[in-house]
This record gives sequence, structure tokens and C-alpha cells, in this order.
Amino acid sequence: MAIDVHAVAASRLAATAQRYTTSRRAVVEALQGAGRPLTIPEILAVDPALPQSSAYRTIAVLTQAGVVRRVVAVDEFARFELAEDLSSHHHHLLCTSCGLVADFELPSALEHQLEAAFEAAATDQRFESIHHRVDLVGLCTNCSGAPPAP
Amino acid sequence: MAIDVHAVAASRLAATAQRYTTSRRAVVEALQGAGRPLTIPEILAVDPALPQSSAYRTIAVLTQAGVVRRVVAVDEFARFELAEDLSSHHHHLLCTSCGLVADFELPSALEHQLEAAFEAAATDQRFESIHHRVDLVGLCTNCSGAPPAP
DNA sequence: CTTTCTGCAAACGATTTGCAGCAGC
DNA sequence: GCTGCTGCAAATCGTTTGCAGAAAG
Repeated sequence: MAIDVHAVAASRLAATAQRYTTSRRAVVEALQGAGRPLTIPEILAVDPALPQSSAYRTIAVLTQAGVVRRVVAVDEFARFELAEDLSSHHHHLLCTSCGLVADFELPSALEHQLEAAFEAAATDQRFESIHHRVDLVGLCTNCSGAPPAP
Repeated sequence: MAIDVHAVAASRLAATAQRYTTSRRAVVEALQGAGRPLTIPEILAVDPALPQSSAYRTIAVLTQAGVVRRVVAVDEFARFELAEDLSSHHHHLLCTSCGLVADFELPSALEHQLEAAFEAAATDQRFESIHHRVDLVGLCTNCSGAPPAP
């Protein structure tokens, strides 16, 4: 009973007279299959036939169309995932050693309390809140065992 | 009853045979006076006599020494603030329009619950947690009034 | 004095873009 | 067929770095 990600993507692109082409679909499929945010190099690894500049352009278009969201992590690479309404609300584990980003969820009760606290803070500072970003920064399984590369 | 930020900075640098020079002190003072994370251009604006490459180098040294922390926001500029033990635990409001970053705090009860939830999530995913990052993304006062620049 | 720092200018690397040909609708 | 998309290669821009002189201890 999952929503049809491709249909939504096509329709959001159509809203600004854009086409849902083969390579755009390939990028969406790569992100959908990953279950975690991917960098451009990672997307290229999933689909080696895709030229780098097309990957960047495709990601830019999908981001503007609201199909994809940019995730800022701890290394120099931008990462991308499907928009929350095409996947689910979640947070990120960020590895400071290798840059890996994994997904996790918070208990919904806590999520609601956070929401209320954010609301209060935003009102207090006259800030118009759009969404929140709750991440855990540390070391992934791979990197906490062996010491990080120098 | 504030701690002596300069003394701590000097001592952390000394730990690796580094000197607390005039320009390093100037950067620390700029960050201390700002009360929010600053970009390199903002630091240069505070101290126009400081060359850009020195600002980058100084920030790198101070970050490695644990005096300064890199903050990842929503625009392309890296931002920097004093380490938490030289300032205080807080979170960030990120403006998606102009990139501004402001500080805010959460009620400590909620902070503790979050801590516990993070602990659980980290254990669950075998992730070694170092710290968390809780940000509110939206529009600052300036940008929510007028529509963002195209 | 010796070692570390600074300033300049050139190098770097992720990302963007101009242009000519290709593909969706 | 138009119009928008792709691929290549060159440009962009925040950030990094080599080197020779300046400053800290």
C-alpha cells in the first residue's frame, strides 16, 4: 500500500513542464533502494552509465521539484534522499570518520514533545519554522572498531 | 563567573606546541563576541586586517585543538563557533533563505529525554554516539517578511 | 636563534554551466 | 517537430597549500 513514488515524481515535475526521463527515474530508484542518503559519487556507482554532470543536474531538478531533499552531513559531500512525504519521517546517524549517514526513528511521544518545544523556541525568536533536523553524530560500527584513517 | 576562554585556548594549543598568536586570539574574540556561528567572510568582516588564508588556517588549527567547532548549516559556507565547553549547550535556528544561524536552547527536561532516546537509538544500531545536533530549519525574521531573493 | 606562523598567489575539488546534439511528448 | 534534456569540457568558487619572510618563545 506504499504510494507510487514514480507517479508522484512525474506529477511534481509536470507541474513545471519538466519530463520524468529515464535518468531521472534511475536517480529516484537509486535513492529509493538505498534506504539512506546518498552522495553523488554513490549515485554514480549505482548507475555507472550516468554521467556526473547529469547526476548533478538531475538532483538539482528533483530537489527543486520537491521530490528529493538535500541532507547536510559531516563531510564535504552533499547527500540526497527522497522527500519525507515519499518516504517517512526519520533522523540521521552521522559517522564523523567515514561520513556514512544511516537513518533512525525516535519514539513518537518524544517526537511530539520536541515539536512543541520547537514551536515555543520559534515563536520566542520570531522564527518561521519549516522542519527540524535531529541528528546523532558519532562513529559507525565499522569506524568505532578500528581507529579512523589518519 | 565565566571561564577564561583565552587561557583555555592558549593551553589547548600549547598541548601540541602551537602558539596563541594575535590573529588566533582575534578569531576567538570574533566568535565569542558574535553569539552565533560565523562564516569565514563574517570573521573577515569583523577583522578586515586578517587575510583570508590566515582565517582559514587559524580556524583549522583552532578546530583541531578543540577550541572551535564547525557547524554545518544550509548554505555553502562553513560556519564556526566556540566549542561547547567554552560557551554552552545550545541548538541552532537555520534560515533557508539567507543562511543565517541563530542559537536557542531547549528545556533541560526535554534535553534529558532526548539524550535517553539517542542512547537507545545508538545502542540499537551499534553506533557510538559523540554528540547530537538538533536544529530548527525555517525562515528568520528578515526573510519571512519579504519573499526570499529569486 | 629556532620553530612556528603569516601572506601571497597558485592549486584543488566539488559543483555548475555553455553549447551542440538527442529524446520525450 | 518543438522543447526540454543530456554529455562533454571548460568555468566557478569555497577552501587548501607551497614557499619565503616575519614573529613568538
